[in-house]
Parts: sequence; structure tokens; C-alpha cells
Amino acid sequence: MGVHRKTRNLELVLDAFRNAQEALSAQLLMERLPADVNRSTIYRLLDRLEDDGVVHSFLASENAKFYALCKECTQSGHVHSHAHFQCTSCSQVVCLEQQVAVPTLNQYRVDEAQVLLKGQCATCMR
Amino acid sequence: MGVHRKTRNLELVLDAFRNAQEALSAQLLMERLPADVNRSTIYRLLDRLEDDGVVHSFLASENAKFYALCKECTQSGHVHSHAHFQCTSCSQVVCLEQQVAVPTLNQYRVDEAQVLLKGQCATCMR
DNA sequence: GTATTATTGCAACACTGTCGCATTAGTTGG
DNA sequence: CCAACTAATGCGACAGTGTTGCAATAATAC
Repeated sequence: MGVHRKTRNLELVLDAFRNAQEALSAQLLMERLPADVNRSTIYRLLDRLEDDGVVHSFLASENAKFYALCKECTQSGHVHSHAHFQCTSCSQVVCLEQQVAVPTLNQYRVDEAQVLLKGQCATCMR
Repeated sequence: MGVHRKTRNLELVLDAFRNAQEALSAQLLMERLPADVNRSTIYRLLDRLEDDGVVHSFLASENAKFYALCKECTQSGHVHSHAHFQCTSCSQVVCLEQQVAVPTLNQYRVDEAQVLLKGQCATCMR
């Protein structure tokens, strides 16, 4: 997983992911980490962790990139075709177990499928 | 479809969508429209057209919101569960005919599914 | 043609993410 | 433990995207 020094910021970010039930955006991370962690550092850590296969990313609304720890993924072959769910009320994003069958198409070679389900989570439905 | 005056800008935007085979982002629109069409106007038109059900939007990488004319959609019930394909080489985005079965989940109420397939288009595969 | 008001252009702004560079601080080897 | 190496960081500046208030313009209805 590349070269990684064990720094305070790296530990803080990894802890944030481990403690979170849901996926985190750079913005959410900033809110949850001590205020003195630099914005650039957070972006750089997320990039590096993604390159190293520690987290995977996907887009949710609105224009927000979310990250979550890779569980089923190995370094070589990432399985990113599991679905994600976003609550339209509280905006929370979670990874679902559910795998999505990547369809085949005539005119295109499909490498990856990103599936985002939108609706309401249990908390917001009450 | 709400109140719409037939303005030059509205016509230009609609023409751009009709002439395009693929989906368009605000950025792509800016490139294709005359330079004197204001940025704010484009965003406002896209918002209005989406509210009115003339176009639908979806997220593709990287953090870009794409719009395309609604074909199967009626004003009342939008069918946004068709898939989209984005070429990782040329970034082009197209709407696919293929409908996606919206899965049901235990803990969530799912209203909508956004499916983005990523890979290579015919042109880029050669 | 005139009145009404939707639409537009402009400028300013907030937000997200990136980059260069000097500084700080893990890590390694002795 | 110390010195050297260099990854990681903080900072400031910047680019890109999208929003907003306001005054000017232009499409529509009468």
C-alpha cells in the first residue's frame, strides 16, 4: 500500500472512517476532525488512500464525492460494483452489501458500474 | 411546463440538446453556445428546465452534473432509472435505453436509482 | 403601443479542490 | 541517540463551479 508514514493526521482520518457507520465526504471529514487539520492535507490523504486501495470513492448528490473503507476489495482487483444509498432528507450515504450485476452493452466496453439509490433512511422515515 | 418565454437563450439551449447525441454538462453547453450567453443564464435555464421536467440530470465523474432531454418521462412521474454510460477516455456521457430494476431494501425506502456505467465507447476502443 | 414581469447580464461571492514552496516531522542507518 | 533523508504538512494563492442581488432588457398580454 505504497509508502505511508504513521502520522497523526493519517491516524485521525482512518479513525474517522472506522468510527463512521456511513461514507464520508471531504467536507464531513473536515467537520469531524480537529480544526487544525489542514484542508489540503485532507484532500491529499483521501487521494493517497484511494490510490492505495484503502478507501474507494463514488459520487453522490450534490456534487459531493464520498469515500468509504474498502472491505471486499483487494489491492489488485477492486470490487466497486456494490451499491450505495443516499437519504434525500439527511444526505447520509451508506455502502450496501448488495452487488450489482454489471450489464453488457453492444457498443461499449463496461468496466465499472456505479449505482446510487436515493430515498429515505429508517431514521428519516419516522 | 411552467411559464416559459420563448427567448433566444432558451432556444439555443434546447437546440444544443436536440443536436447533441450525448448528455451535456453546464460546461459543455458553455463551449457550444455563443460566447455571449451568460454563465448564470445557463445555470438558471438548466435548473428551470429540470424543474419543468424537460431535462433530467445525473452525476458523472468528475463532479460534473450532466443533463439530457427527457424522452420517456412524463411531467408527473419521472422515469429516471435508465442507465447512463460514461467513457473514461473521452468523458462523453450518453443515456442508455436499458432500464434498471430498482431494488428493494429492508431498511430504506428507495425512490430512485442512478446507474452510471463506466468504460470505453466504440470510438475510443479503436 | 404600453404595462407587466420574466429573463438576462453583471459583479460579487461562497465553496471545492489543486498546486508550489518552505517548513516540519517520521523513518532509517550508523 | 543522532544525523540525514524525504514524506507529509501548512500556508497562501489560485482555478473552476455554481449562486445571488440588483438593475437593465425584452417577451407577452391587453
